[in-house]
Amino acid sequence: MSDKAVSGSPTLEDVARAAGVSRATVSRVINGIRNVDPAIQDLVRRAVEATGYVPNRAARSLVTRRADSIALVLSGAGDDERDLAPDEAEGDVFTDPFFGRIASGVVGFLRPRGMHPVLMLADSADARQQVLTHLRQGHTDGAVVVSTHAKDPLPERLAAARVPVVRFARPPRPMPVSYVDLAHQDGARLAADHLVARGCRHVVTIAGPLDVPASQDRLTGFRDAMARHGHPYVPTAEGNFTQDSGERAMARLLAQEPALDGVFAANDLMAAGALHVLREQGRDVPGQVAVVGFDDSSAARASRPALTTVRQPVEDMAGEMARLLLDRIAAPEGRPTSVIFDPSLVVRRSA
Amino acid sequence: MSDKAVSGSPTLEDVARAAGVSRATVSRVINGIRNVDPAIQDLVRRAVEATGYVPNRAARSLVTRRADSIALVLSGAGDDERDLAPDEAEGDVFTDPFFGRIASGVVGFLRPRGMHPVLMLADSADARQQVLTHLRQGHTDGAVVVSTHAKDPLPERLAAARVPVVRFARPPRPMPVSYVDLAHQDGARLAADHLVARGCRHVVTIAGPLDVPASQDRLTGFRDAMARHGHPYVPTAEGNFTQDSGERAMARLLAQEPALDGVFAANDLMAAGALHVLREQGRDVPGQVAVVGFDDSSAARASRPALTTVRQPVEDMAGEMARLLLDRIAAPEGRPTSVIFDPSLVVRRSA
DNA sequence: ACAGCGTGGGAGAGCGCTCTATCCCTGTGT
DNA sequence: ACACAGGGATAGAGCGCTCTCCCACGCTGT
Repeated sequence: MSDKAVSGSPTLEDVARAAGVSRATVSRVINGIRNVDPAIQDLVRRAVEATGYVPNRAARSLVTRRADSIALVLSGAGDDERDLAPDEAEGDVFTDPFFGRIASGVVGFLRPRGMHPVLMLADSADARQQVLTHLRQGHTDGAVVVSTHAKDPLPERLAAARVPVVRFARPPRPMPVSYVDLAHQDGARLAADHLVARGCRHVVTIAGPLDVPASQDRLTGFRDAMARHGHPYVPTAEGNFTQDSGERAMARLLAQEPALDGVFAANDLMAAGALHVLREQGRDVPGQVAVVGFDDSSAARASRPALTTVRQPVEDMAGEMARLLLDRIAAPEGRPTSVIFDPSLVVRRSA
Repeated sequence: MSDKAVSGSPTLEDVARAAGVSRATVSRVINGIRNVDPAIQDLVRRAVEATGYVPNRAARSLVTRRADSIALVLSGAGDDERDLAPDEAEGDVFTDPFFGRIASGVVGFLRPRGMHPVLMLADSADARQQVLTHLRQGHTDGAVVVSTHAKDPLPERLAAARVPVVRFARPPRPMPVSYVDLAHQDGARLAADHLVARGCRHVVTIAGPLDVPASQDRLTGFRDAMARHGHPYVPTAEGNFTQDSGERAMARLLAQEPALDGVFAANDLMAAGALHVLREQGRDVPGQVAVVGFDDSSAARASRPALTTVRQPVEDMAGEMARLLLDRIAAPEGRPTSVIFDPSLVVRRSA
């Protein structure tokens, strides 16, 4: 304990001195590489213990040129760039149950590997520029990007800056970037099959915003499946994935098709809104009307009756994003990859 | 453009050469300090532009001994350390709407300052150790900690390791650490006053887990206020902040006090559960029973009828946490501070 | 005219780590 | 006995940046 301890924590040098070996040897032991005499390994480990040594990340990053951490970027048009009611502003992105599941999946994958994501929000031109700068500064080695809106320029810019990127969901325009996605059309088909099997004859659907590829896929998948079942026309109303928009869409559809007995909503939030309107109108669910949602989010369990829904394994998908990103960082010149997950039907009370 | 561009991005040296000045001068311009001739500032800025220079964070951190980023730590007993149903496991922390609001507040404060939080989950002994190590490695300059469970050892350990910390909520045991909190008792009083003013005579309450200080405060605050209104006894059932537990508690209270006409739940999720049970039992809300929640989370707007609730300004509180932390990092030897926020009543349909 | 001073700029020493080149030392083959 | 191989350890050169001196220059005051 006669060390100088001038200021701050012990360095590699201190450990080396304590163990009576060189810096390089300590470094090797710590990084667990190359042949080091087991006896000396022990010696070093004891010295690390004794000095309370903790490696300095900045110093390591400086020479390895790796940050050993990645960014989780939530991107999309910002409040100022969309036409939103003021009360939908700000917290929106984070309040969406979707975000929690993404975060959970990413963290779940990263944590066993001793990594933690840096959380970035890119909801304005300024913010996007900032994210770009940050990434280029090497604070993180790459980014997992979730774009909430269709024509978000960030992923392309990042790719152009040669920052390793993995997207959630297929890009609206083809571009050389890795992504994970769901077989949305298959999911919609599961919903259609279930409704038809239950005997529904007048089925309607609440679609998501049609500039989002996933919404498109769910809608066409549903229509195609219904057509195969002999129902070529499906009354449709468009929402924007919020509960309110689901309520409005449901009201419109009820006016248009009073005899409806089945509803497929492109996400659970809109389905929950539909549930409320149906109850207010005195329609029993599932007695008179069957309702199927999409996502299997927390809203599906929370609503009454609990929602039958198409499960999207968001956590797994997010974990896979992280995995793909790490692969890409390890081998930056590989081809972009995509992984498509299969949806499944979760049957609860509503249908 | 006749630079070597050997590998990687341009360095300060490159910019200096391009501008015909020294490294030190470029550094001064970039960090905007000291008196540099405006003409030369321009020269340098042009050179930065031309070379596409981006500062290297690792190098900077190495010498400044600052990471210029902070951690957002979600801590608490993990799935393996509590007695939870398996289906409550894993995503739990992130799925809680609370988390989104915290993240939103922290990011909202940090972003204008060019910072981004590192997201860490500490839900097991291992994970806590990892978080500790990470923080000590200097990857972040401090941590904002949200402990979801009462006797979480992490904040104390961090403080012991001399890592700057700001907590969400008053610590269960007194300890020298900064925190932000809500005047829970005042909030509960708002709820009591409102219910009594509406004419409720048989009021019950669904409490949160009683080992959490906030739950205690809300319960005692509510009881005290009711006592002042001449209702010394308030039937109480304990839940654990989940919707399911709220349903179970409501069922118990209905059995115990069939004539009840007012319910105060310690959070919105449990209030939403209560709403479901009340409807199933044929009680009209707000006609026969008034229900007040707590938090003003997204669940309060989403439920039907929409919940009257005690608003907790979580985003503001989270932003304040970040502010306190940054202050503390700038002046590590200051005294711990605490900031208590005032709740407010948001009246909607349920009461 | 000269000391004194303030201001703008440069030189150079590190920050703590990794990694290549190098050396030493022991064991083997002839 | 000696060359040689090869594993095990070290020395030392940076990685890109900040920051403390220190110098040069022009202005003021006497």
